[in-house]
Amino acid sequence: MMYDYIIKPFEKALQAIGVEDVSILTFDIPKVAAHGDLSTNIAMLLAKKLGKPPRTIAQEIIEKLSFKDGIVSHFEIAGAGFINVRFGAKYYELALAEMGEQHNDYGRTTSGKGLKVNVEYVSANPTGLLHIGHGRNTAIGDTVANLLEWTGHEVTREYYFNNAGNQMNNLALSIRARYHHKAGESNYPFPEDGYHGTYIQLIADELFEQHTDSLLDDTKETLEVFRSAGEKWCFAAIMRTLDKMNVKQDVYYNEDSLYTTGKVKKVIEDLGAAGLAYDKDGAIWIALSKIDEKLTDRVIVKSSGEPTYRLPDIAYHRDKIERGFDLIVDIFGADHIATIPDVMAGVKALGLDSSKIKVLIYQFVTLTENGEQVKMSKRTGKSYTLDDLIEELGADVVRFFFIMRGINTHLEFDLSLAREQSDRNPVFYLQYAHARISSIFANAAGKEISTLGNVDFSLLNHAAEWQLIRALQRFPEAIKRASHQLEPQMIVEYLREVASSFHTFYHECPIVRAEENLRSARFKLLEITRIVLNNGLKILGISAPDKM
RNA sequence: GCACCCGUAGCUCAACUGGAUAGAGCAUCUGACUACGAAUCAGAAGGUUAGGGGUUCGACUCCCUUCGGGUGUACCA
Repeated sequence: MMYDYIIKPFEKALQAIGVEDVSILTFDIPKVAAHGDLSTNIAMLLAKKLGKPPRTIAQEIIEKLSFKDGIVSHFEIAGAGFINVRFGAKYYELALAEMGEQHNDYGRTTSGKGLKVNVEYVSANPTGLLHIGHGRNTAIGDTVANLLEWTGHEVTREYYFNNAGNQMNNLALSIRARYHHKAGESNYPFPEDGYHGTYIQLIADELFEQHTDSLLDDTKETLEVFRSAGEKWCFAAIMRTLDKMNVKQDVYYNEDSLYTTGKVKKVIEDLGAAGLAYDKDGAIWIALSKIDEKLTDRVIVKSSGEPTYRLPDIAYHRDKIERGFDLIVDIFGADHIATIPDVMAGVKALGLDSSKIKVLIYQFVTLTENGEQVKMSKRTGKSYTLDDLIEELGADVVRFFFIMRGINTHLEFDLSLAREQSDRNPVFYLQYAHARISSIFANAAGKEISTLGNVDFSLLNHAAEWQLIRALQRFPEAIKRASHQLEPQMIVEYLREVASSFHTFYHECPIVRAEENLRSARFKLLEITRIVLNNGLKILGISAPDKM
C-alpha cells in the first residue's frame, strides 16, 4: 500500500535524476504534525555524493515526483532539505479499506518468511517457584516470540532446564531435612545452603503422607526419592504459573541430554582437534584468548572431571544452530552478563556463525510499595513469588508491567500503582479503549441502530478521525520495528498512541448519533480500531475485555 | 581494578536507532458528564537530556573523559 503509492514514486524520481541505488531511501514519521505524515532525508544523504546542496537536490527530486490523484495532498521542502509529504483523502480511504479486509490478520507481515527462530525463555531449574525476575524473563520472551510470529517467522518456544547437579542435590537435602522434622526429629540439621521456602515443607509433608516414616534412612535411594519428588512438584508448580501467564512453550530441553547423546563430549573433542582446548593442572581449558584477545582462558572441565557451565552452554548453542535455526534468541538476566562472551567465543571456535545468536539482557526488577523497596530474599523464603503477584494483580497487569519498560533499564515494579484499578494504572487505559468500543456497538445494537451500511470513507475528514487513521495505519510498521529491535516495549508505546487517538476521536465525534452515512463510516473506523487494539494486546499476551 | 547496563520535567518513563520545536502518565493548577462508559477528554505549568570535550549539514542517540547508581568479574549455575 504505502510502497506502491508513496515510495515507488520517490524511487522513480530518484532514478530520473540519475540515482541508481535507491535502497538508501527511508522515511520517518515526523514528531511535529506540521511537518506532515512522512518525511525523508534523502536529499541530505545525497548531498556529498552529488556535490550539491541538499535543498537543490530536494528541488530536483520534487520536480520529478508525481502521485496518483488524491494520494498526496501536499509535499514540500523544509528545513535543511527534508522532503515532507502529507497524505490525501484518497490515501486514507484506501488504507482503511485494506485494514478492514485484513481484519484479524491486520498487522501481520511476511518479512520473516522462511526464517526459523528459536526463542529460549523462562528456563528456570526445578528447584523452586518462579520469582519476580522469572516473570520479567517470561513476559519478554513470550512477547518477543509473538512479535516474531507476527512478522512471519517460524518460531519455536523453548525452555532449557537442568535437573541434575548441585542445586538439585541441595533441593533433595532440604526436603529430606523437612521430612525428618515432620517425623518428629526436630534436631535434624538443615543444610547450610538449603532452600528455605515454605514449599519445601509442603513437599516433605506430601511425602510423609505417602510414605509415612519409611524414608528416614539416609541412603542414596531415599535421597533420590526426595530429589525426584522435588523436581516433579516444582515443575508442576512452574507450569501452573506459566499457564496463568498465558504461556505455552513447544520444547523442553533437558541439559542432561547433552551428555547422554555425547554432544558435550564432542565439543571437547572438536575444540581439542582445533587446538583450542588444552590440559593444565588436571583440568581442561578452553583457549578463549586465541579466539578473542580480550578474553581469558577458562576451565571447561574441572580437575574433578565435572564440566563447568560453559561447556554444556556451548554444546547447547551448537545444537540449536545445527537444528537449523536462522535466529536464536536467549533471554537472560543481568547476572549472566559475564558468561555470554565466553559462550559466543566457544561457538565461534567450533566454526559456527555466532552472529545468529542474539542475547537479550534484561536488568533487574525492584518491587516498590508506597515509595519503599520491598525486600526480596531467597534465603528466608519470604520473597514475593510470581504466583503471589498474579494472585494479587491478575495476569494482565503483571505481564503489562513487565514489558512496559525497555529491556535494558531497571524496572521499578510499583505494587501500589499496579494494585490500583484506576486511571493511574496504564494497563487499564488500553483495555478501557477496547471495552468502550465494544460498549458503543452494544449500545447501537440495543437501540437497533445499524452499524453497517454503505461505507464511504471520504466522509471522514475531521482532524481527530485523520489522526486516528494515521495511527492505525502505522500498526504493521510498529510491529516490524519492534520485532526487528526485539523490543516489546515499543508495542506498548504504539498502542498507547492508538488508544489516545481513539479517546480523542470519541469525544470529538458522535458515532451512534451521527447522520446515517457518516455513522456507517465511523462504525467501520471503530471496528478497525478495535481490531488493532485486539491484535496488539494479543501480541502482548493481554486480554482485550468487552466490559471492565 | 576491569567488563556490561543506566543517568532525560518534582516522580515513573518515551523519543521510530543520527533528524526539524526532546514527548507521555502521575503529582500541581484550569475547564468538560440529565451525552455513545469521566477508568475519559481539552488546557496551563514544568528541561542547559548528570558535567566537559569531540565527530557533521544535524547529537538524548556515535566517540573520548569526569562524576554518580546498578550488575558481574570462580575448577558456583
